[in-house]
Amino acid sequence: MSNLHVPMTTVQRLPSYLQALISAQAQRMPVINSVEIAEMVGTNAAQVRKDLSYLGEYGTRGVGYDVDSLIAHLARWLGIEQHRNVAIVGFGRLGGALQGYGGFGDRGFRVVAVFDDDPDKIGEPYNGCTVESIDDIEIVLAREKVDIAMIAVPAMAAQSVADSLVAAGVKAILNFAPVRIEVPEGAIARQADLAAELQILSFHLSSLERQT
Amino acid sequence: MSNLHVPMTTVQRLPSYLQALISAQAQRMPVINSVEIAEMVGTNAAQVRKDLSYLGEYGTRGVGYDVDSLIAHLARWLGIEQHRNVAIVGFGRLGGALQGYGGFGDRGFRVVAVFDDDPDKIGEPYNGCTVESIDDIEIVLAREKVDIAMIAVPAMAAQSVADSLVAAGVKAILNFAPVRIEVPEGAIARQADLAAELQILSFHLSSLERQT
DNA sequence: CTTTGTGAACAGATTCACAGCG
DNA sequence: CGCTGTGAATCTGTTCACAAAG
Repeated sequence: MSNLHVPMTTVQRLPSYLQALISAQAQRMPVINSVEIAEMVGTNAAQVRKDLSYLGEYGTRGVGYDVDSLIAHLARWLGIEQHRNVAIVGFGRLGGALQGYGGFGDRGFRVVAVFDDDPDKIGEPYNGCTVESIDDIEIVLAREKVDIAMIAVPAMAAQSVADSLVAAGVKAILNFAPVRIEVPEGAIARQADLAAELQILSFHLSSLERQT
Repeated sequence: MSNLHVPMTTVQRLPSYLQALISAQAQRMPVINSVEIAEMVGTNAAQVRKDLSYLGEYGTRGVGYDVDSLIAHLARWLGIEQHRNVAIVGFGRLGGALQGYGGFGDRGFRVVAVFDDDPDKIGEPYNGCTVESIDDIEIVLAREKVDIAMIAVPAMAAQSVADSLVAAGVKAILNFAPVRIEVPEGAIARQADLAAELQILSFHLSSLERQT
């Protein structure tokens, strides 16, 4: 019963459900049930059913979920029925890797613009898109109809880049710099701090070491 | 009151507290209080105090927290008093970027080994470490005293790489491949699926678009 | 007879509000 | 007094268990 309130925790699990369904589709399964989905993503069936029920009634009682149709519904909820255009700001090691990373294309995203402030890099064509000057950000973002940006610049520059992006109308930002960036109401930013992920793992290692 | 049970949600916030404290230290603040920390990381003071209280009584009532000593305590809980050695499996675009990424060194980690299965890459020295054959994983991990590994191989290969890592004694894995990997009891794996992060942002964009 | 969808029970995390301590 | 540390209250998310539906 699509009561216009999907919990954040549910949203975070939707991509994994979509992955599971695509894998089921690849195995030519026409129908899948909540137990099978749960196994594939490492949860329990009740969680899967509750999560999906926030989006609507997409299953058939006694049968399960039609794989193709559930994929379509999830893709629609995730806003990737059509590809979304993403931009990368910062063409250093990480930005370059993100640009070259093949894993976005078949997950609903297309990298259409890359920015840097280093004159040596600007104008260089890589993998079908040219590195643009960060000064042209407003024009290029509008021209390329970018709706998501990834920030891969040093921590010091991240907030000011975020401000430019928001000013240029970008409403969603994935920030790889290890600082919290502020965005105004109406825009969303997510933090992707790789070193923090390692620290969390390290905490668990320490726990293991401690209990000996 | 260090009652041997730190909630997962708290653990996930510890890296951001540490970052905030380091930034306070850089500004020569000798003492900081929960309100200031909360502002820096974007939470509220009660949350900060509760989180820190799971680790111990590190503050002084009426005063706040001594920056240097709290940094030391957090670093200890996060297991990064001494650097931890990490390995990267998969020297493609992403693996290469992780290897070259400068952001790990001052967060407590040292990349000491890189593996790939492509004979053309093996033996090449990059940035002070040589690409090793994935067949030598057990020997090299032991020699380099690796305790955390990052998986940056194609989805298909991720689980088998994880199995080798665990067999070689690695207890913590950060997996960048877009599949859930299984590790036995006693080891920990975290998922770092970049496309999933974009999908979560895209969901929010769709919500915004929907309510118009 | 099977599996969904969902209220109700439960568990866990956040926030409140104040006692306790420097 | 000021700020921490923490029980108690609240809120949010998860799990249970079953009625509803094919």
